Amino acid sequence: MGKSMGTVDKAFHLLSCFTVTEPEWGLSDLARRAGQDKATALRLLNSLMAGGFVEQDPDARTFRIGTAVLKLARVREASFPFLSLAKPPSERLSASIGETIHVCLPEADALATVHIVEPQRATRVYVDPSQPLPYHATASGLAFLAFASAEFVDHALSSTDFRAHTEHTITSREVLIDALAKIRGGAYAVSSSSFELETIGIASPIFDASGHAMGTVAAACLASRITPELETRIASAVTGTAIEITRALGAEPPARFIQSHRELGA
Amino acid sequence: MGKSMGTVDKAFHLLSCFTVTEPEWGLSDLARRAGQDKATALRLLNSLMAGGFVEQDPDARTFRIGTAVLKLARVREASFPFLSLAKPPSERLSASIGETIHVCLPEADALATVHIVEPQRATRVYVDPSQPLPYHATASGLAFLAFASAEFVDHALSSTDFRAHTEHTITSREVLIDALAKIRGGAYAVSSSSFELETIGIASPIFDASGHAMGTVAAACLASRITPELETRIASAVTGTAIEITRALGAEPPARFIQSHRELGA
DNA sequence: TTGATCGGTTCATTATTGTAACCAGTGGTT
DNA sequence: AACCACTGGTTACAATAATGAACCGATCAA
Repeated sequence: MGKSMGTVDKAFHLLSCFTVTEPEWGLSDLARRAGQDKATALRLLNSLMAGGFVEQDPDARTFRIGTAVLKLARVREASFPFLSLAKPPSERLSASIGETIHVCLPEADALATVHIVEPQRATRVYVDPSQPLPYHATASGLAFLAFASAEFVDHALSSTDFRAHTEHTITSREVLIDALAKIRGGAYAVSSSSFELETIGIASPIFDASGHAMGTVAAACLASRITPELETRIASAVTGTAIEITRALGAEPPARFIQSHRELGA
Repeated sequence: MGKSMGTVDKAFHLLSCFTVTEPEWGLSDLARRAGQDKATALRLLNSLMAGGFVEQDPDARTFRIGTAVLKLARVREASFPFLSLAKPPSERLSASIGETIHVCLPEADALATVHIVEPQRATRVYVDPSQPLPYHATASGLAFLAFASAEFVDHALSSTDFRAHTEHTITSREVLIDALAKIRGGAYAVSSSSFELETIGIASPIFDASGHAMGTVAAACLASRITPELETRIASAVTGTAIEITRALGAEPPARFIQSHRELGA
């Protein structure tokens, strides 16, 4: 990590090493991965264990995320319930534009879909709730990265594989960074058949109180239906819903974001 | 806090101040509550905010739990899914003894019911999933405290109100501490109409990898049905299920606990 | 005006931390 | 057996980062 960081930050850096794909670490492995000394890592882990944020397997001596996070997550959900706040606006959005809406939260190297609303309509896109959405290949991923913290983007970019899910997928870091800059100038991301053929995603970030993306709301549309005018109409509705959810969470989107949303409606 | 603690521990102490009943704190209030200097608390909060563990309301300048805990909780649930691991044993338990089973996790000053299984039986106890179970008045609460960490017990005892929910509720700290010691000598707690009249709770702790209680599993029985022999049979089944869930979570109950369970079966 | 809050900053003092070397144990090779 | 390359964990001391009383500017009440 080069620069000096506070010890608390280091502890969180350790925590961030535990992911869905690598939930358990031995001491040496973890210290190497986090770029920390074994002694340092162990001291931090002992504090984390005392707080219940990590546990140690009694036999294998491996470390894993502890139960304290469950408690805190319940406190957070009890006071600022993300899902129950995000659902009503998503349903209104789906009813208003007649397309499938999905809400996502970030995992280590992909987005996880946590809510889906399907419209009352014969033809509609099916979103698989169990499939992780890669950052480089989906509208949600692009919208999230465009408004995520610089550190998060660095980490996501360095751990993404740029796999081509279709012939339209962005497969190079440079192209992706350009795309993110463009998205940042507006308020939403579009992906035309870059993940599934015949589908167009239109996504916008939900912000936390620090002004960074903490999730996304997106419409998954049949490509055959989309015209430039319709895209703008949907984008306006999606960004409006993103603003609505962000405010319901007690946060406020950046002023530039609001401005871009207004220009869509005009 | 008197003695010196590591800075990471202080950061977690701050986090633990955020509860369901008090989810938002101003800087000065929080520093006072945590027994820390304002400057210290602010620096810790800044680190916590950088990690996403707390957020600050842009207007009110109050702090609250951030979204990072949701991410970690999802990692934990993806690798060691508590509910999906606890459900099957609970269902078997309910079927085997024919009583309502409920599984609880700790909140700040009460237990939260996170799963309920009702038996196929005309007469059974109804457990309200939204009602917090006070530590001093329920079998689950007693079982949890008896096997919780000393710090947790201290905190819980100092913040409990010892309210008498019925005429059988334990209402003094001394009696409670005695009861906990007795429970610790065995493997389960019984509460006879100490929370709801006509119901008897029989509860046992689920352990985390550090050997402390991280949750409970309990049977809520109609008092009129219970005999000493039946109580022992149910207690044996409940403690067995607690051991089963603990092991499914990748942890191991203390040897004394296992021994006490065996003696029940004999 | 005074005084008592609040959120946030400063800086000399002090305690924690990083570093590297060292244990003791384990499993595989020769 | 002897050796090697690991592992998890510990220790000493120099280097560094945390600490907290005092301080600032705002705000609010009397």
